[in-house]
Amino acid sequence: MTLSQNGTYHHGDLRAACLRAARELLEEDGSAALSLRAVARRAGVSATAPYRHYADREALVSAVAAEGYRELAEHLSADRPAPSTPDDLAAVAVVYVRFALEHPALFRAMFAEPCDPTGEERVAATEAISSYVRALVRDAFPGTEDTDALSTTVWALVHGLAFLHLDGKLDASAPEVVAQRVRASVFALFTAAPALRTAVAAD
Amino acid sequence: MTLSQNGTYHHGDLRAACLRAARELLEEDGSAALSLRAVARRAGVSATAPYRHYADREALVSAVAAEGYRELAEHLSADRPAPSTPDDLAAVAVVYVRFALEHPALFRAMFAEPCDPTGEERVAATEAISSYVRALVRDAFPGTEDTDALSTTVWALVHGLAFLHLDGKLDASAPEVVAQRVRASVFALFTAAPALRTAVAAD
DNA sequence: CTATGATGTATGCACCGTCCACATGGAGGC
DNA sequence: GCCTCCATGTGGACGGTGCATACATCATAG
Repeated sequence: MTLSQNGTYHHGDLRAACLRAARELLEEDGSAALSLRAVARRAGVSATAPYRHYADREALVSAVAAEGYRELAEHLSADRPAPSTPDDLAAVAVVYVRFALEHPALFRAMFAEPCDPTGEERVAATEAISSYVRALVRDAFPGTEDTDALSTTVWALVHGLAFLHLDGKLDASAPEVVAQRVRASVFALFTAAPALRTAVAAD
Repeated sequence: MTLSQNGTYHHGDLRAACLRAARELLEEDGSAALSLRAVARRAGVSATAPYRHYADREALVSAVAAEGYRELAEHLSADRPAPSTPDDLAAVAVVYVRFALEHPALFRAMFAEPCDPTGEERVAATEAISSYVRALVRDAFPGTEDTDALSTTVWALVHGLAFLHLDGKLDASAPEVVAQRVRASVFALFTAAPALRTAVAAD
């Protein structure tokens, strides 16, 4: 009967300790290192103790992902509290991609897992990001008729940039190069082939 | 000494058999089901036999991913052999996203794995897609000065749309709804907030 | 016809997720 | 103040996994 870290049989706040340990393992050695047993070891607790707080491994990963969503949302809004210009939009996009590159395993856990939509904690956190983007787009594009569609476009663009960098499809060795590319891509939303506008408008 | 599937000690073409089995497992039960042992079982061979052809699990997954890249490239170019208009671009985008939704686990294996850039098979396959997009953008946007930057933007947008649908961030229950949203997003590249163009141009 | 190297087998180890029976001890009713 | 209940943690077991190692088979080159 090994005693828990703090010398008592009961840990005190194992739920939070697991979350923290999981997060650390993820950041240190990637998602492969994120095992329930490793989490338990790091929390100084028996292998099966975490099951009192998380139904299974996926539940724990999901909790970590939800935390990641919250942090991402914070980063975004912290950088530009009241974004309303195209430059703000580009800056927020840069923050989004940088977050992905600075927390690759966490970002993958947030998006690249099979992840059923039943995790209400995750759904709420996602909604926060989604609505932030929508508000940003509304302010930056006052004349747009379909804000939702454009928000989707913007989110997808930035999200895609994040993943392509993360997967090495785009060079991500120098942060400033990445930032510049992200800004250029966002601005390309407005400068792309003026000739085409008429072709589309005629549709 | 169990005999291999075809009754002989040596399998004949275990390399290809492993690839096929891996692909099947991936499509049937997702990436969690893709274990080397399961692959070996399906190929009717001992658990360690695949190691003669693949250094480790990751090497096998990487081979499957490379196959996925080739198939995706085929799908794209098969749908529009000589794409050159905005409509072609939108159609290709729809094919890209549909491929992701019809082969979710494969698509994830292609992009969502840690994946070092050292797999030359993968690099080549990626390059094929990348250059296809570049050519498409060049033809569809004859007046563009920086084709590479715009290609990046287009790929990122479409790729992001694929992932957001895959992760349930965008409703993907009805294929036609998805297709419509993808088309709208691509077209949004040209119709977004004309007023902003001047603001950016002044930069 | 034989030796050799490519291919497949058998075995074992460490680790994993998860189920189960059981131990502990803090909090609330008597 | 004591005692009981139950949330929380322990320990052991089972079947699965990736992978290293030693050995078996057999097609083919000399």
